[in-house]
Amino acid sequence: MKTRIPAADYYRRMLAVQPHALKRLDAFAKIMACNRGQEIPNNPGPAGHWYYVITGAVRRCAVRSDGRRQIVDLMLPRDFFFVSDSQNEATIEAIAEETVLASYPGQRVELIAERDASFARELREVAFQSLTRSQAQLLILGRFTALEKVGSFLLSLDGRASDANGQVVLPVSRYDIADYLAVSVETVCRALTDLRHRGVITLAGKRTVKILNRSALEDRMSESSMVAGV
Amino acid sequence: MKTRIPAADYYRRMLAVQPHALKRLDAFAKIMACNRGQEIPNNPGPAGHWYYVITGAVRRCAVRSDGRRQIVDLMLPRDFFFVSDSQNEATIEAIAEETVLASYPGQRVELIAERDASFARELREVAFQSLTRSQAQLLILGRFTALEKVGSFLLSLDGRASDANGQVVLPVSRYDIADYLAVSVETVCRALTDLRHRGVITLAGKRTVKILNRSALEDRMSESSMVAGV
DNA sequence: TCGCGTCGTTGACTGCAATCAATTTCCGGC
DNA sequence: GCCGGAAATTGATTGCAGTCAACGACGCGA
Repeated sequence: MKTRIPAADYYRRMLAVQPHALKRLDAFAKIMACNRGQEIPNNPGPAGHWYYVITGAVRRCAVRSDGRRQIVDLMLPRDFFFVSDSQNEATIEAIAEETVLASYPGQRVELIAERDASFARELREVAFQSLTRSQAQLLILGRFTALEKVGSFLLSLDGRASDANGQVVLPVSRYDIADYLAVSVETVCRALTDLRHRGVITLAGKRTVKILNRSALEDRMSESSMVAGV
Repeated sequence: MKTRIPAADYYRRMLAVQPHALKRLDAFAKIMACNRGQEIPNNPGPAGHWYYVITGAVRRCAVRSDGRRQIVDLMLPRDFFFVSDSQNEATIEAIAEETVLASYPGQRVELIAERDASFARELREVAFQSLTRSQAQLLILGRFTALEKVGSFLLSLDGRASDANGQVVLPVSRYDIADYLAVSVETVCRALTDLRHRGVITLAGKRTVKILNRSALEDRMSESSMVAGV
């Protein structure tokens, strides 16, 4: 819990929010540094809060009374997300050390949107992208086998968060992967081991995956046939 | 295929789009009558198309190469939805006879949003509601048992589409329910039979469900314990 | 340095739901 | 009415992934 996090100004320089018109937000950013497991409160004003992930990772998590969790959204650097109290009992938590967010009061955002139509349009696009991602995840949860789930997760990370060498650094624990894909931790492990034995990936440390045979991975996602031989 | 559908003007009178500012859309509504199974093309202009369901039901459906389907969104009367070509290979189809939609060209909608901030805000709210529903569905697909899935489906229909007597008229076939909940048709049947035997529901015809013991149903959704006795 | 706790991995067994198969019910057309 | 096909239901069996259990790896603090 003693990870030292650099000053807010350091991160403010990293803002450079992606879509053009949304850059107007930069001026109002309030930088938040969160430790692992820290909850982002949804205590906000009536208009909710917008957030932008600078570093780390954040989960939106639904918990059942028996303790079973489902991560319904996983936010990585350069993602926007919106939190309102109307959002049913989902909790929002930082899940990586050194998670840094920019936050924007919802009322302020509404005010800008009211005056700037292209800003409003980009907000709308953010919402639709979230919706599309969420619906893609519905297909994965509903109709993918455990192996396919893990494979598609690696591919999506490769698109969102791969380093220079084509290695994917898993931003989250096995437990979080399991809760995101709606399988057990053990199943995530077994799937990774399986892919490793087939020569599709290698593990460089627990948290770093190198994809050796991308097309094999992609094929498994579009087909659902699981040919034994690699 | 010969269901006779009344003239467009008949349905135009039923429009009365719910949110206040969105009523501006009524003037541009183009009424579409669809037969069962008919695909709503996503051929649209660059800005996509908005739709509003007047009667019937519509599904947004992702299909895998092996034929396994997942309904990622189910639209019922008084629902808005948006279709763009960027939306990955999802197909959109009417699934009830006499499905009637109002459609609005995306460019026209954008134009109104550009000039009318409260209209734009309501569009945004529609998008967030869709997102929230989709994320709730992620929890259901990921962490609910088959029985719980069917139970929560009945409850949500009861909220969205129940008639005067508290009876729920299923707007879709068992196959669609199965594809929506990511279970097999047989499992849907067994779950309904099970609930019937427990005295939680009765079936008045294949498509009409009466909920006898709502609290039993709700308890099963929040807990995940499945006590044998009713 | 040694514990201690969390994370990660592997194995053995179990259970829920998928699949395969057979029948019945419903509904529209002739 | 009768017939044909789709929808719905029930039963028997199989298989994938969950659960339970044990152990190894790693990091952190005393």
